[in-house]
Amino acid sequence: MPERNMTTPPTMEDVALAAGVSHQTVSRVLNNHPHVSERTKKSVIAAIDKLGYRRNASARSLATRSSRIIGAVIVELGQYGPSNTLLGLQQAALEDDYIVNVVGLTSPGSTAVRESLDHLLGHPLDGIIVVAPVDSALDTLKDLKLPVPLVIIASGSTQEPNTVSVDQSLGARLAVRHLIKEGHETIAHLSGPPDWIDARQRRDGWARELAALQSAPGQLLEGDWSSESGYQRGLEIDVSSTSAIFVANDQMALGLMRALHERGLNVPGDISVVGFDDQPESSYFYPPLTTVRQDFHGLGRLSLDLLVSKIEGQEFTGSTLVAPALVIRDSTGPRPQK
Amino acid sequence: MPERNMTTPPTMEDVALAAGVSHQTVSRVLNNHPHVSERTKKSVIAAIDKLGYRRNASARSLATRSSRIIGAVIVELGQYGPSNTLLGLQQAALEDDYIVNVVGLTSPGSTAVRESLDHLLGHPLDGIIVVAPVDSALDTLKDLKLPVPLVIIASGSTQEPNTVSVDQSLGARLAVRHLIKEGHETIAHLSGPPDWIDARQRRDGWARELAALQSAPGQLLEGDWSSESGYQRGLEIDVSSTSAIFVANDQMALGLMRALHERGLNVPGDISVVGFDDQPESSYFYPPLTTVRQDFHGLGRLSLDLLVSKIEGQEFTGSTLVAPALVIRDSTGPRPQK
DNA sequence: ATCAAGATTGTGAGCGCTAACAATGATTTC
DNA sequence: GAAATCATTGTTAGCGCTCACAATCTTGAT
Repeated sequence: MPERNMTTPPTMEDVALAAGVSHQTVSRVLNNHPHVSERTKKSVIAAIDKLGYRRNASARSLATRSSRIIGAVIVELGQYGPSNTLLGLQQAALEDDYIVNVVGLTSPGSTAVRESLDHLLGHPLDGIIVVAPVDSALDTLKDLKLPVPLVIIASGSTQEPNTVSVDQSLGARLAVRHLIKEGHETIAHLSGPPDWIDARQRRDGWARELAALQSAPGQLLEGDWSSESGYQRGLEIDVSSTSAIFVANDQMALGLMRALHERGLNVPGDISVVGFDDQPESSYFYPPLTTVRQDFHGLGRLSLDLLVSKIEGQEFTGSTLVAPALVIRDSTGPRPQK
Repeated sequence: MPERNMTTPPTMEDVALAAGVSHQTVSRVLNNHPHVSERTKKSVIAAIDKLGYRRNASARSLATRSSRIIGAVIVELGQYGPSNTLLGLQQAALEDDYIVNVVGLTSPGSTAVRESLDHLLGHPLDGIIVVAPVDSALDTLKDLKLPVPLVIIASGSTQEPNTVSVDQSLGARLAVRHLIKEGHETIAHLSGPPDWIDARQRRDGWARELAALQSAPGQLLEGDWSSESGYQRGLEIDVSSTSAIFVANDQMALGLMRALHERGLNVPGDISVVGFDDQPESSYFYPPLTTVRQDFHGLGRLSLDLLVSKIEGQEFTGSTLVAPALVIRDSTGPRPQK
């Protein structure tokens, strides 16, 4: 006959009883405290195994005032970049023995961010990471008083405190520089929505690099990140004066290239295309896409490292700006001679 | 001068003091209990606002034995399908006032699953959802005694209890049926790794539908889900006897089509291709890909609904099998006349 | 043998909340 | 006007853990 009521999981007291020690000794074993004799440690562990005991995390968290849970608000969680940022963040968290509570947002607006923070804060958390890709979200966060440390993943090159980001502007400049080197003179840009910080950063990088290289700015088109919008712009774009296009992400580049094909244009024979992101599929586009690789995984890790250092009250040394890299494939080539 | 030590957040007692009531009355207000007068309710709320009070989730969870947190183990979190499953799951969770604790796995093996469950169980959880795409993971879960309800997302058409899935076999049959209808006679299949349950289900669906339609089975090739492997198989495949290929996912189909292009073959002029998944990019592939759409989002929601009904001890009525749908685009066409 | 120092264990309180019960006051009913 | 009823509030006891402290038991040096 069972010694205890089995409707509820065993407690530390049950283990103590089974091992013939006090609950505190069980706690010491579990927390690897010094000054516990081998003999009692063994018997405690045996009792734990026998009862299938696990510490009650809520009780622990109440007593220690720490849950080892961090919250993450991820915009566009279903997309390649965000999901891989989350993955990197989560893996780094596991290494530090934290676990990640995630809220995905489909709209990046201010209210949505505020609401998800509210949801998150209804649960035990040691810190929060928020992806703030648009201005309104970023502004919301700036004047928000949170009871736990916060790290922002903002896609800018600004060195704000508590913020990590990929250097979008640098990525754009790398892309433009490459095209110039290939002899292109008029380089168009298909940008993302201008309220997205990274869209602006890429556009500005494009414009600035052109200016720096004494090259006249090309056409500026605007999409909404989707392949569909890339396709539409691809149907519209005036190719008479343009020999290269820098596109703000790979998905739009895909749509754009399909439109160009349909117009009977050859990439890169007639027109060169550079993307941004480097999704795994991009190297199998037709043609394989020259693009700017963002290390989303690394960005996620970085955000977590920064957050953990804040939680644990340490100084964070290290850059909070991740450098992207140009990946040259077959969608770019020398400027065609007309 | 402050009335209380500000190093620690205000407690229910602090609010009670400020509102001139007992802590229990504060609790009543917070939990919407009946029999609280409007007057005191107002003053309590005022005190809450003034102090910026939030309930301590750990204490609450300890007292109620419920955290309203559910754990999710997601394999290949960085991919389109899994990340959208997570998104659906998470959104449904929010509606039921749960929050999702996620662990992403890059390898789907048995040990990895066991380890992540262990991590998860070190935290307060009301239930767990696990993606078990390979046999070893599924087997591990079957004989595992967990302290909380479990729902498995397994990619089979098996009607196991506590399991939700997309009907992979049906999807494959839809694809094959379409190709047959277009007049194709020898239909090859590029499958995923055979230890993945959905890879096998798709392969079996392909074989069975061919058999059902009295058609001879075509070549069977094997990839690893990656575009690269699709590309390689595309370079190798014998096209003399094959006019259509059913590919087990869109990424491989992308690689395959690029290889076919490089071999000077036209899709669908010379050869038809059907994919599986329907990623957003697929309709902008060159050519737009005919494929089988899986409702990952819906799958995630379903898994959560099932889990919540188990947590709350209700009967779950409703199917646990999600039907996929064929999306016809331009990569398939009538069998070419030789 | 004796005592201090260290190792090992136990005791009590408290983390902040909810649940059960008790107590009070207001209102109704005969 | 007394008893019964109901609405409203307070009191007490946990939930299962960790922390600070106290108690005991070893040692080895004197």
